[in-house]
Amino acid sequence: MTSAQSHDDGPFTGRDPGGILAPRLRVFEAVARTEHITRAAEELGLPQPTVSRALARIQRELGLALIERTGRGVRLTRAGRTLLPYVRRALKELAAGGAQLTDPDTGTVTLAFLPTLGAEVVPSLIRAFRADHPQVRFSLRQEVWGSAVRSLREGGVDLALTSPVPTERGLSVRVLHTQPLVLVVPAGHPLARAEETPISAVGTDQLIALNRGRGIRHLTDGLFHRAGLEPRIAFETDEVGTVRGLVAAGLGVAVLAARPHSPLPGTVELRITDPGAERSIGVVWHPYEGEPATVASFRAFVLAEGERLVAGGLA
Amino acid sequence: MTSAQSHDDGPFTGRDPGGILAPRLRVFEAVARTEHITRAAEELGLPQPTVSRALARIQRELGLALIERTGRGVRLTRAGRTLLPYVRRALKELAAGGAQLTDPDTGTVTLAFLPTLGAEVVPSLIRAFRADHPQVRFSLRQEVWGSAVRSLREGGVDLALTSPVPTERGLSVRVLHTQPLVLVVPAGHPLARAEETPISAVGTDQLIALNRGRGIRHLTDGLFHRAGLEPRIAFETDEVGTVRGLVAAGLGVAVLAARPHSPLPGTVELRITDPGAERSIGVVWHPYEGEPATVASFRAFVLAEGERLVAGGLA
DNA sequence: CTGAGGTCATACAGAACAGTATGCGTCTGT
DNA sequence: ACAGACGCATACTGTTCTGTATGACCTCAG
Repeated sequence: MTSAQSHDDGPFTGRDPGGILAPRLRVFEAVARTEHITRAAEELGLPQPTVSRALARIQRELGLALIERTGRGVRLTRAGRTLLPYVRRALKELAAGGAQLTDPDTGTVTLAFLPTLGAEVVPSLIRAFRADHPQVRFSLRQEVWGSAVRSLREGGVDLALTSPVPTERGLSVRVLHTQPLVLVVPAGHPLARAEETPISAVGTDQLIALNRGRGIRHLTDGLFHRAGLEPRIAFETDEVGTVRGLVAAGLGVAVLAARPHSPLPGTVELRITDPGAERSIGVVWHPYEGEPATVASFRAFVLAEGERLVAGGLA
Repeated sequence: MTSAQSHDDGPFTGRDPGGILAPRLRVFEAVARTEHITRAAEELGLPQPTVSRALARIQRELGLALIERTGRGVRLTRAGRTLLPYVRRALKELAAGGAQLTDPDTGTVTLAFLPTLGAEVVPSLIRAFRADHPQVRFSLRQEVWGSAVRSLREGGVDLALTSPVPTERGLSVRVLHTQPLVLVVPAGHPLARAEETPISAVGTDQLIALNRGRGIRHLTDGLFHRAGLEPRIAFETDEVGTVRGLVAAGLGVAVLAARPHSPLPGTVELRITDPGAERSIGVVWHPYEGEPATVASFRAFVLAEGERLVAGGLA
């Protein structure tokens, strides 16, 4: 690995991170390795006096002699020899950290996604992406709507597949798929023969809802609010399966996205006719200057392929 | 651990090595940890604008945004959050390296010593020293005279217990013990009844010698040379025990240091009367500015206690 | 032993950086 | 809603550092 690099400053991100984050370490390492100030300077792309002085400064500040002159060359002192492996390991860490950020093939992508998407959509996305980028690692976090948005804002995740797509300013979004919201009623319910219904038809039925923080709950609350209704919530739970079970048991009705393939036996799903009674699933990210290459690469892939995969996975 | 430190420059060695070797890393770490530029600056003992600009510079050079403004504070971006653990590990390495050099209790001392001293003297020295400094680690190298001196010059070892003490300029020495050289002859040898002898008495006897590079061989060669004689070397070996065995077997005579306690059965030892027929065992080191505290501490101990221990161990 | 070549350190001019003061945007309490 | 406080960024001046040229010292060959 020749690390000779000229010191141009373009806005490209591929430069040596150790040299930027810790220039003194790199100087010391080069001198220690070559035991030759002039050669080290050439390798670093710096004039020889700069290296000479930089080293003198380090030693003065540390109060330790790391190299010493020997004839017409230099040699590491014992102290320098002792320090060298630590410096090497430190530079190695920085190089690894830099690779995470700049190398589109070795980074890690942290992805938050809806519980619903964990079974099929996310595995398909990742499998397809890794076919081209096998070194990229993923940190996957199944998170509900509220916490996914918070994680995005706080920098906890790179990308979120969530629903509904948040409207906060500062977050970029792209809708990949839209599902109609349905009213889930037990088989014997008065509305069970209809195909669609306004939310107002719920009347005095008890509502079985997901806990706050879930996207569907957020949408449900908005739906009732816009209709001027106050939902009468009998149960709150975290599991969509539980909700359907409670509805089947005749304990109330629920607002959900249509169940893939068909409704749970013992339940009927009616499309809700109110405007905006839909659930948009989208990808959300927090845009900023100079984002890791890996993240940009994966996001581009999601934007290109996600629509198809999400629609297929939720069919 | 409060790391607030003023930026005085004294010649003392106890300063934070991470901050000296990699100031940018420390700035980034402090800002990342506090997510607050002003507080990070206070902690680092720097003015706030300095930290602000240093960070801006790092980001510009990396081409990556590591922090971003959020309201009236700052927050790490994903890239910053990704980089942080690497930077932390790098700083940890540097701190460990610095501790090796500046903390008299955690360093490592590399000690070269004569094979003769490995059985008793070196273990006693180290046991006694570690009673007061239990954290200090030792790297022990059994080396003969020639290579010990070379290691010292090249920075391979901190300290050498060797013999004879070298006279090279650039190396500091202190004699700890002096043993007379003896001529070892087989029991039936014409000289076996004498107590002492000049080296010239060897006459035409074959000599059994240690290999070149051994201190005793160096002394033996010198002894013959000063007497104007050419040694007639029949065997060369690396083991003092082998030399004595060959002498006992009547295959020649040898110049050695007196055997502890008593001569090997079947051999007789006669003190050599030539001037300078002695072997000085001493401690040797390569002095330089700003040596690791641990090394200085151990050497001081050796200088204080070594004379007694070496004399005792070779009695 | 002397001269030529090689290597690191120092001198001086110019660029980059640090320190002080201040501006601009944001949050909080009344 | 508005005043005050808070917090990061920028402007200006003095110091430090970088880069070019040169000096001092060592090594090696003849």
